[in-house]
Amino acid sequence: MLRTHTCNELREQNITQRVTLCGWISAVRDHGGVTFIDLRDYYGITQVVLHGIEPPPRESTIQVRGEVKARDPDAVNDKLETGRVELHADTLAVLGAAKNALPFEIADSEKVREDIRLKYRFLDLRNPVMRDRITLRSEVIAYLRKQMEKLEFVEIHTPILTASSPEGARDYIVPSRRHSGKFYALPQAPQQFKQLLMVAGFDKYFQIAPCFRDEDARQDRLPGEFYQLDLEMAFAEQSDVFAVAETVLAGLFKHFTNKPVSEFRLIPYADAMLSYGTDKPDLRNPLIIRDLTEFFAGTNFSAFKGKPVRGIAAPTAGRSRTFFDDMLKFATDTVGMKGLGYLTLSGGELKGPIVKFLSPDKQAELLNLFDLKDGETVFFICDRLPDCNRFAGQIRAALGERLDLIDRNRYEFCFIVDFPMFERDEESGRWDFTHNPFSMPQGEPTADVLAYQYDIVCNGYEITSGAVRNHDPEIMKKVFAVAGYGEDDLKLKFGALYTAFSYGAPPHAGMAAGIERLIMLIADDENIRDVVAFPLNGNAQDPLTGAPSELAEQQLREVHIKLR
RNA sequence: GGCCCAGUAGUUCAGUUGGUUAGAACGCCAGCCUGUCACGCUGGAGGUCGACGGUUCGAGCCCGUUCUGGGUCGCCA
Repeated sequence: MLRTHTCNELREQNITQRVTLCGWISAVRDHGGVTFIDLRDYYGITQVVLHGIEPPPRESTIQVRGEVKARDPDAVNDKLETGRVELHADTLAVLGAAKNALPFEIADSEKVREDIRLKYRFLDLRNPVMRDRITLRSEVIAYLRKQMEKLEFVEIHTPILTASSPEGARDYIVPSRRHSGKFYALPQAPQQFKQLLMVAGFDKYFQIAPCFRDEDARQDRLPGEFYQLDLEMAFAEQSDVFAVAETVLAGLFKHFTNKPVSEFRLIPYADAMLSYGTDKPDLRNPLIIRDLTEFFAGTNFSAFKGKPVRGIAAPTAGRSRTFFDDMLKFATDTVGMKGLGYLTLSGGELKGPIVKFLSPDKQAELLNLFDLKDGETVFFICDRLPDCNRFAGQIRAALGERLDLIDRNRYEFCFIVDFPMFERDEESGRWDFTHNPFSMPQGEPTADVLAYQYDIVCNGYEITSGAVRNHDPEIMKKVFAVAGYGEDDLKLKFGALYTAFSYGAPPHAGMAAGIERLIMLIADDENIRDVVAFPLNGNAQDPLTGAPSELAEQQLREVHIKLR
């Protein structure tokens, strides 16, 4: 037996016992005649006392044997759960020696450049903060699985080696050895398979599903691969999915955090784009964008007249000139706006460069429109659509941030509903699917029809995406026709689904929630890679294993690939 | 792929207007210390200032190219 206890197990009742501990040397305090070691394992830390024994370098693994003794009352360490006792070791065996210079300090690993952390991820993960995040991930997944099972969902694994899907993200592809010139693709999502399971008669499906997308990373988007809580329900409509989502997600956040969890508000996509300038609003930010297009249509201000205009009222009392200069710089440099106008109500009077373009009547109308208080400023955003909304959204977010209006101690959820089915591609002028071609349109398929398609947003992060699916081959044909595809295209691209739907498909609906984003929100962490044990870096490489790597000539020949 | 920011010791960073031998903290090495808990004290080692080229009497600092990292837009059904 290598150890009798873990490093977070010894308490006062173990005093006088002879025990054996194993662990990593976290810290060494050498006082000449006596040496203290913080011995760390997955569970915690125990202080080991050595007399006349020289310990190996820090972060070596050792085994120590000796007697558990009480600490003097004035030597108790309340920071440790084992802090009332210590192990007086008479033997020490080195199990795994460590080099005496580490690439970085374990306790400070979070501040180290991510490349170096990832190259030595096995050291990074020794940091208890990182260990706890990975453990939290395990607990979150276990919780989700338990809740889904409680709601009578059945977990079904779908293929990893599948066919390339023509829509959506870039696929990761796998060459076939048996079939020269042909390729598998890794799934971007189990989308088609879960719909086929509905046709097959399964009623409530779920899966903690790996998804693969060959797209560039973001602060909240993992490169390469990520996991989703994927679910689908037969004979269900939007409200049925929402009921499950709210039960499971609200329950999740309430179970793992102490922060208040909001109701799940319903916000139509069009309203979100106007009021928040984004389809993933952070509702902790109290600022609301207002449409001032009509207001300025009634003025002689030629810069704004006849163009889309948005306004945001924000409390700026006590802010210096620098604040406004910085906002203008942010608007022009970072956001890419042409300018940022603003008017401040001070001493009952509107002040600012553009005030001269507004008649007394219009000034009163503006005050009334915003119910403007003294010390508040209205910021004006004017550009062509859809940029105008996006810009206003970025200004709203920046104002919330810089004016410290965001309460970070709560979770604000909402459903964004009624996404448009199609959007016009600026360059080609063609109508294409906004989100995915499988969603059910809310009526006769025309270019401007809405879809039964929805996202769940929490604190500005899109955490789930879903839809009522289109299970009717006739409606599918019409939908694809709007995007310029014929029945042949439909059969070619989604043959399996199209065929399946002509053998008795149930109406069905579902969604998928990004596991890492959920954990990131629960852990209150801004870096999504922190909640993955071995993530790829921002350039989709693994500095630890060297992936992606070159192949031997023989391997390439077997899969019929010749490199240029 | 576009744009913005950064690259100085093992790590995190400072470095004034271009001017002598490039600094700090942590880590590392040596010595001292029997009650510390991120122990302390004394001393020491450690740098092609990402790379290449240019301007200059002189470059960590200015210019150009390039590489690497971060952010952002494109992209992400």
